[in-house]
Amino acid sequence: MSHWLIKSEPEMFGIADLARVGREPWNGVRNYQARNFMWKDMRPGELALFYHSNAKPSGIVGIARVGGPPRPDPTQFDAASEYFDPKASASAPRWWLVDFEYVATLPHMLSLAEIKADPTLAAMAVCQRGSRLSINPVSASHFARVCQLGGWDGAGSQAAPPPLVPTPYGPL
DNA sequence: GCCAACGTTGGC
DNA sequence: GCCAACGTTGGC
Repeated sequence: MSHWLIKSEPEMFGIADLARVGREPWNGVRNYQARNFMWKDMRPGELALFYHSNAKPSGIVGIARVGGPPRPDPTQFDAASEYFDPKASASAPRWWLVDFEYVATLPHMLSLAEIKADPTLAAMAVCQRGSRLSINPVSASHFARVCQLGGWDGAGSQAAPPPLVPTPYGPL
């Protein structure tokens, strides 16, 4: 099981929005490294830290779960979308997404300052200077420490991940 | 609003 | 393939 961190601006789509809708396609990611994490590395059932960027304060606010296998981001085909990509086609999608499901809101959000102040978390990519990647892998120990400091003890009670479902787009 | 860091684009 | 220019991210 891998662990992840996903960033979102709360004014665009925050943890409260995920809690309200329950499940959200993570569209609009237009960075190849972040895409590759969703396309090739994430597995349904894996957990992600939900990070608010450009927020007051920025920090980790909740937990989400990978809700299914990757699929082409439909917004790349939509000429009316701000995420439209004229170089993408249905036969050769360029951008992929997974859905994320709401799991929890941390009882205590971890501000960036708190993350940096914790010796065991200071190495996390999200608090390195100039870190812009919107999806990051997170070590199991960092994940557990964030949950501990955030006052969330539900990691052990998560259901086992569902079996992988083949997609029409080839091996994951 | 400022600016550092980073990724992408495009000329050559 | 190099690299300068440009656009974007995101903390402060």
